[in-house]
Amino acid sequence: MNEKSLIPEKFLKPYNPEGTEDKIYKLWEDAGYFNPDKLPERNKKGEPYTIVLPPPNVTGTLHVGHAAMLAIEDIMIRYKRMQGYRTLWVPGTDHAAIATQSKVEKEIEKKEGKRRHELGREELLKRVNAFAQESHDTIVNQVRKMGASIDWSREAFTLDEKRTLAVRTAFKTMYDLGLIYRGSKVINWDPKGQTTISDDEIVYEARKAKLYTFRYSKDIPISISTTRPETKLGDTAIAVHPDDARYQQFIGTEYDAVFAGEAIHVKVIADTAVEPSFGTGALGVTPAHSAIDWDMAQRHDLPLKQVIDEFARMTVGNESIKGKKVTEARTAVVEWLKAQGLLEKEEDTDQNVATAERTGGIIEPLPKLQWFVAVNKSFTLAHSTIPGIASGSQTTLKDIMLQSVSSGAIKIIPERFDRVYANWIHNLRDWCISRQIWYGHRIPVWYKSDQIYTGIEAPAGEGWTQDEDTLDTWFSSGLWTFSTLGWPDLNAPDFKMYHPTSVLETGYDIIFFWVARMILMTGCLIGDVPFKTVYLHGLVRDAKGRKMSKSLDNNIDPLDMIKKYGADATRLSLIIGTGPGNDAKLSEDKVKGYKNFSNKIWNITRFVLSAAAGERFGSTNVSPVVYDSSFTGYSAIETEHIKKLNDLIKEITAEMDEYKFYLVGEKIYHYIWHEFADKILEESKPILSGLPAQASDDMSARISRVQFLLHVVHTILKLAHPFMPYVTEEIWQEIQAKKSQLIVESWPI
RNA sequence: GCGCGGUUAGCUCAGUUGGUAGAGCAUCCCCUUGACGUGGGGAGGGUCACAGGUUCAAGUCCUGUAUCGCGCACCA
Repeated sequence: MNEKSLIPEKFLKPYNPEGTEDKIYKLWEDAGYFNPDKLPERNKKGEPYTIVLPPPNVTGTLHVGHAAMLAIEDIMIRYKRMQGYRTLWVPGTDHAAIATQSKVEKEIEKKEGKRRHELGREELLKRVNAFAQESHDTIVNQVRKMGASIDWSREAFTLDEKRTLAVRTAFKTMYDLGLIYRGSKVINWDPKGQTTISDDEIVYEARKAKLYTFRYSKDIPISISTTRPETKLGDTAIAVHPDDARYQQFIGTEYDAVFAGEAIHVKVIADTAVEPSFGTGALGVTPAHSAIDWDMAQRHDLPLKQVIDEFARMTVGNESIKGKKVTEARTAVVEWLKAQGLLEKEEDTDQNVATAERTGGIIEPLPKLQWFVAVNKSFTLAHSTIPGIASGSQTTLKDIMLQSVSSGAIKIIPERFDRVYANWIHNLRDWCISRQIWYGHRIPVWYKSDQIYTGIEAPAGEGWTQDEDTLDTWFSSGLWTFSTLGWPDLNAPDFKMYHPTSVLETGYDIIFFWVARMILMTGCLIGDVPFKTVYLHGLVRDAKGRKMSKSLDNNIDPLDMIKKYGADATRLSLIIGTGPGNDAKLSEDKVKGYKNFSNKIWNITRFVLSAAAGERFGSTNVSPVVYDSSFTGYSAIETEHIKKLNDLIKEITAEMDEYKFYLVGEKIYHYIWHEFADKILEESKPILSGLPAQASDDMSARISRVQFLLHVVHTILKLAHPFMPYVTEEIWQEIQAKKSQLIVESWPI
């Protein structure tokens, strides 16, 4: 290369992502191509193709899993955009109620030593909102850095004004259908977070525990076993299996005793839920502190007796028990049993302790008045396009959830998650949606003496007070595919054009939390499915296959990777070698490898441009060759190469349609490096320089070769663009003399 | 307890409807002063977890086993 080179100077140095990416992103944004309303005519006339971004929680920063999600969705969107679809990708963030509030609370407690009730609702919300705003800004910046071609003009937040209207409308509609109800039952109470949580927000931890076998008193002839003796102060029955010969004679008998300072009255009942082979085959029934026992109490009309409060402290018992934490009370009850000579056995056992996902608090089942979504209740679905559920027919939310997938209206990738999904629904119980926290959508219900009002706005008149509780964050994210598109206005242009969405791309770990809830909400409120395809990605783990975590200090920050190796390399490293539904391993070396690849494309371009500029034509003085897409004078071998490339295009187009991005990425890599660079460019050198092996003056052979190389470069830039948008666009801008943008070029066929 | 997934080269993983085992990285050897400090060529390395079965033919289909991981339920 010399100073008279005709090729752009930037190609004389290695590809520099840092100096390129922001500039290119701005180029796309200024052209407006992220917004479907500003796409070229070809796209505007095309079929809509919609993805809503799974809104990241405003709890801090994005991790490498988010980066993988963004890479996959951007590949889908860019591919479809190039194919001429009217593509819309909607960005947004999730307020993540408990997660966000508990994070801010922890910080305040650490820094100022204050608890939320000392601050009050208003002040706490002020702090949480400030934190959420900060997180939001960080997240938006990260999404942009990844190269996401997402429509910022349609950005949404699960707690903004429009989404609030959607949430209230949904609540009111479901309330009127009888699907949302207020009821008293045993729920999962998190004493640490001071709120209820749903069944899905529980994480079970395997621990060792003691199983105690004892009698309530010497006068009661039946022994029972439990790992939680302190709850036995609240027992109101002893349950045995109806066929258990050992206990037949006692069924129906009632006993009184004073147990650890508390007078109890128990009745012996027969219930098939009892497993005769466990322990003594007799079970102490504690309706107030066990969901299973509560169900049993309903069947046998047993009284409810609460002995533990919201702070997991005993409310009854002798002086060494009352007022104590449950763990201390447990020891005290065991001591008492020993002293009374009632303890018969003490064995080690494995136990799964229920803990709250967000706070780590040990769940205490408590009876409480809460709001629920009834999943088994029959109702009339006025309008339905879900196959198998007719408009105006009777159905249940469970049916809607099952039918949407089993009918094939929603396709889950990989398919095996169909069964996981169905299995979960079969076990589903009513969804507890009220939370005793402050950050979130306040329940749109108002009370005045014994009147209840549900609506979008507060009722007219004096003296109404709104329900203190907020909604489960998944209630609002369940509406995400349509609350972002203008619903509840059924005539909103976006709603009409883009719903149902095309693909939901998300992690398999939130299939229950989110995917199932979206299907429930959409079926119930719109009578349709929220999306046609669900693409589930796996977890991104470290090079050794471990989960990334703070304690292991093995987190890979996507922003670091982008800074060091570029967004394109980061994206490829998260795509290649990772199939849907499978966990992926990531190491810095992998990212580095793909940075080399970005540079390889850069250098290929440099080589081809120097050839086109005539710089490789030996001493012959020729004018530069300009790419002519209608050129036909290819040699036999060039025609053969083009045929092979066209075969590759067919192959990878089919694989793109099957969501096999990991395969396509690898094939593009392989073709560019090991076919085009290693074979074709090497083979071109003697032709271009007119070495003795070639007819030394065959200018037409040289020109045809340059045309051929330019053709391949144009094609591979298009193919690689969805995967590596920055470097491909940067090169495109040079070789096309800034006449067009690759982002809206046609996908080759 | 019910269910799902993995087990293929040193490592990470592909392997489409059954038809002679593949890629990247790593290792070793050689080459390379004009596209590429990130280059090229080549080599070694696999009883496809194990045992049966179906088939002309099995990494691929069937049955079972082992092992690792995951989900759900139970958890008195």
